[in-house]
Amino acid sequence: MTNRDVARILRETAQLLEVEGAQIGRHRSYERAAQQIETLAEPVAQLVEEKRLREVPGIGERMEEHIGEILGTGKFRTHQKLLKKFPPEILDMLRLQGLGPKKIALLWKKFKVKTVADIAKLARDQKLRGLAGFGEKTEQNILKAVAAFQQFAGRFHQHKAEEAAEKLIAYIEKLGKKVERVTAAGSLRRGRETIGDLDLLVLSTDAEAVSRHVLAYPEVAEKLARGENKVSIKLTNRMQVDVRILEKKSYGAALVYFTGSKPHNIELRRIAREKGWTLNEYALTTLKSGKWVAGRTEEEVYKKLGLVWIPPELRESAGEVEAAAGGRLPRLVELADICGDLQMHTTESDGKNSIEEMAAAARARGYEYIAITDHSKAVTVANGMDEKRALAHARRIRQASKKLDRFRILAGVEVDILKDGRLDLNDEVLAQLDVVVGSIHSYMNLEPAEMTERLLAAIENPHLKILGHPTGRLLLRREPYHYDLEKILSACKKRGVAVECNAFPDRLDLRDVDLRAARERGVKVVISTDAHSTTHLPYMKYGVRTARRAWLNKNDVLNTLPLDRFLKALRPSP
DNA sequence: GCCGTTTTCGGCCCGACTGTTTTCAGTCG
Repeated sequence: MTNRDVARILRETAQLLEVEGAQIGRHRSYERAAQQIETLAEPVAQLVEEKRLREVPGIGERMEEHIGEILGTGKFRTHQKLLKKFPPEILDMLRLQGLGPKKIALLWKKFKVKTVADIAKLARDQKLRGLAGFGEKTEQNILKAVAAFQQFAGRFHQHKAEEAAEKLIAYIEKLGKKVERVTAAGSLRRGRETIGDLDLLVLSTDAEAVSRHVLAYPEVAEKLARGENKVSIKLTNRMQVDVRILEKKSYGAALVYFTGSKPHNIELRRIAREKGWTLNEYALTTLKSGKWVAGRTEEEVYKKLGLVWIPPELRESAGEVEAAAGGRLPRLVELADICGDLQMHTTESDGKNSIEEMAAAARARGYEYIAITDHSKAVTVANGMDEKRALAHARRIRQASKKLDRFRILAGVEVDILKDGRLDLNDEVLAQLDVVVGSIHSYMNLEPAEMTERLLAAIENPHLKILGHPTGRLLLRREPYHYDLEKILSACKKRGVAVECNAFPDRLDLRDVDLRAARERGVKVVISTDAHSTTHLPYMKYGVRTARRAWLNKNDVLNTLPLDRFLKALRPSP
């Protein structure tokens, strides 16, 4: 059981308790425990073993028992009991924007709603408006929320998909010598922001043994299909996985085929046709006699087609085939190019670790510098800083920095962009900071024209250096803000403001296509994790992947520069 | 269910927004 698994059970328990109307605050204990465990730097099982679990704030005697039960049995009785009391889809219903535990509980009591679809039907039939706290507008909002839910249903955040894939790959590799190689293909390999289902390719001579082994995987909820060299399963987390077992001779062709994207493959097949060949998942062969041409490795397949190997992130039929033919593929930025991380939080606002802890963790990743950017006062829920605290915090950051050799902690802030575009801290304070990231956290539903003006006004503030998570979207949850991105990018270019490629896997903001547009306009980019804990620093890889999907090379990303050059490349202070 | 005392039980992040009400409950972050 990973920390995330334990946290998920505790979090679901918290949500169900809230719907049940349990004693006020009890659910918060579960929520807090879930949060803590999710961000632990070491396996919770290890803490249990070393009897250190109780040292974690928010975990007391009972919670320790509960966690022990989850780790020991994989289950939690309170959780199971609650799931029996309420339909399992109640957790989905809670994800509908605008519906919380109270309203869900009322709907359950009154109408015995079992599914999201039930709720949608009641709203459509205008059956809800008589209910206490419900009106016409509520019904409309519910219908909107249901539409958003359905649009996102069945997709997973990239890090969740990657975690599931790595776990299953490790399990398959346990078969030993029978398995030569296991690779995740599909949209996960391309680094798409959300993943529908997993495609795993297994190089093995014993397909029978592999598929039997896969079906015995403890997390299989359902067998969907089983053929000679393919087995499809649904995992307990509702993710679908297709495992394909292949021979050496086909591995490269299969990797190309199953990595996709579909339009990319179509382009490749067209080229093969022009050359008198045909390309499928087994090989590149001649059309006439079916003679084998290539297929062992991806490089071999691409080469025969007159192309250099194309990085998976680019395989979206967005000009990459043409570029590969002309030898004009970019040299994409890599994780190893990153020298620093420019947005992160500490216990001063809503982060989990201290300045020193964040710095130590960043250093261990091989960085040269970071910026500590805690929230400003408008974000009250995150304990944002006012002017006085921001300055005191900056002093502490600089003191901490002085104690470190060959590593710099930059004093920064994630300052709120207020409704009218003003920044949430005064200029005198902002002028004293090294890195000012400006972000929106309120009034997210302004009319596009007003939102555009707001952002333009923020960019005009000479202290703003980086525009943080520029569109505010939350993947699978919230749509981006509506505004004129073109205008904002032009203004950023004009004023030397960098746009953020926020690497947090729920955000990935700017998204790939917009980031590419930014690059084409010559706008500077930084890739930052927005870490709220040392455990979030590794999310950098998702940001880099997104940047690669945007065709960014090292020179396009400011935080690939060593410290002195990075500081010079940022918007100059007035 | 946790925590910190007021040491044995009361409070639990809290302010803003929305849509419902007609003074506020529920939701969100």
